Amino acid sequence: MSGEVQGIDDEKVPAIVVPKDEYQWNKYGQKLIKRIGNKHRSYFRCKKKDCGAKKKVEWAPSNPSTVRVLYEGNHNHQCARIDSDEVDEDAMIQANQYDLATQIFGSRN
DNA sequence: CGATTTTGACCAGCGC
DNA sequence: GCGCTGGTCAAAATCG
Repeated sequence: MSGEVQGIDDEKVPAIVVPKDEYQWNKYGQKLIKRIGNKHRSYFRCKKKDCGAKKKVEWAPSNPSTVRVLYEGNHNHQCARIDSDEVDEDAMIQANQYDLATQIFGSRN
């Protein structure tokens, strides 16, 4: 997990703020998407082998300060619910918002 | 040591 | 036909 602080300085949001959810993901790629304002999209995959669930994190095209999380596929294992100490209430709430945005934005622009 | 993360390159599909 | 983008994989490096 790289002890690298993902740019948590003031509020410049240099890197994408990945919210914590009930599942664990491993980043397998990062690409710069020009469609969202020359920002970079983060690709996450479920850590489980039997799990084909995938997650993509990108900035909202209209909300450069908001992160949109797209969930693809479904999990074959139970939710690896992280300890409450690991999950931030804010992150969880945000994750929920992202999920909602995903459905709304699901129709693309 | 094991685990995880990061970057680059390659490929494919599509548009004009 | 060419260019461009998006998506995934591999390897390497680093952390606890």
